[in-house]
Amino acid sequence: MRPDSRSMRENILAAAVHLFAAYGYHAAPLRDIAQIAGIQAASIYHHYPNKQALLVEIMETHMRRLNVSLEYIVHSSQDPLQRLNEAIANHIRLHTTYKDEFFIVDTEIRALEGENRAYILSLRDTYEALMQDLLRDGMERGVFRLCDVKVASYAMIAMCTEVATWFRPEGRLSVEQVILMYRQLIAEGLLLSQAIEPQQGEIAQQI
Amino acid sequence: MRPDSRSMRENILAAAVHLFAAYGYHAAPLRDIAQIAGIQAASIYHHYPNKQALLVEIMETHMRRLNVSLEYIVHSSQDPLQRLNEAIANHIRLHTTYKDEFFIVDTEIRALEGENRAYILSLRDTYEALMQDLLRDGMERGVFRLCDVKVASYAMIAMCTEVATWFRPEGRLSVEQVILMYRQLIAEGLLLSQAIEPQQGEIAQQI
DNA sequence: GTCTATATCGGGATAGAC
DNA sequence: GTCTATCCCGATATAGAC
Repeated sequence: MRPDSRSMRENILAAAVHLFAAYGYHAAPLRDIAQIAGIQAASIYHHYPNKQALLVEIMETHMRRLNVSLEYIVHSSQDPLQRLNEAIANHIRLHTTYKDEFFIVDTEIRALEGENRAYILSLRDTYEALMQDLLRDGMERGVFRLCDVKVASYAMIAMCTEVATWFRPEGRLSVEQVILMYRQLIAEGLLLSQAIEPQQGEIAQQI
Repeated sequence: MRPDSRSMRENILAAAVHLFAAYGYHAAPLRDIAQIAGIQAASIYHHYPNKQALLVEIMETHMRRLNVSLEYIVHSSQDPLQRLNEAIANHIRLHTTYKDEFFIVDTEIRALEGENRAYILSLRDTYEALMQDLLRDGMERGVFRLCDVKVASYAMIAMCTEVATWFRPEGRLSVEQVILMYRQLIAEGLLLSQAIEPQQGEIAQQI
């Protein structure tokens, strides 16, 4: 999408995304955002009431995007492992596609003023709850190991989110390769199964 | 440690840690830091050359702490799994003990000016390299599954680091409980292995 | 819808007394 | 080593013309 094929409102938001991600919300001057969008700082106020509104719109849009996609995945499959794999892929795809946007979501919660913070946090809570339902269901159906659902969801979300901080589209690995690696790490862990194999003796004894 | 049992220099740094973590580096006024430390803003300049120096000292101190402790662990054990477990425990213990400090390290890299950024990033690179050596060694010795060392280290570090954002000392789980959970997640993953599925009794023991 | 001009404020940093 | 007073700048936001 070329700059002039978007509305000025979208241009401004895109510039804000770029600068908030690069310098942080407080360190990104409205003048610089305006410059990238090709207008004067004062003109921003025709499209947005204030700087904070830019931040809220970025966060809201992308947290909703995340929630909608995860809801779809949960509804479109019944198999716990398939759901998990789709959830991982979806999380990583969105976080690499909207790298800057999710980096802002991840690092600028503190910059949200008043009610905005509670609102965005509620969207994040919704996402975590969906993921926790997915994990709990898989445990109850004997597909996942029994473990603390909250902790497992935090760990999984954290590692997948962080991909956005190091992933480069021109880099050594494609998004799909990264997804496969994370699926395996999350499902099977680091340990070579042989290393757990000594336990098979115990199994044989039990059986 | 009571405030008046520390030097003013330490008081100022502690106040900076508190406010940088709560509001972010740019949003934390030097005047507020001074107020918590019990002096006037101008007096800070007797102890530190500028605001940036506070940030650099916080980050440097704690990245060095992390590196020194991981180096010790790597040297004090030869067993890959034991090394991994110690590294996980060390990372989580430091990140929960110095919660605010590591939260700052994790979110304010962008606020570092000039050479400071490269310097702190080099300390972080050292830590990642140590962790990657640990993982690579474990793979070569057939204890860990063969997988991308960099990706595995990023994933592991990210999930352990993020504990600092949700952990509460008065919360439901103790640090040592969290460490056990993360060790298991990292080593074995979420999936209940079919091979060890019959071990219902043993799984119940682990919880 | 965008501009120029400007109000207003808060922040980091400095000067110099004590 | 800490204070008061102040400089100076950059930032958000507003007013009003075009």
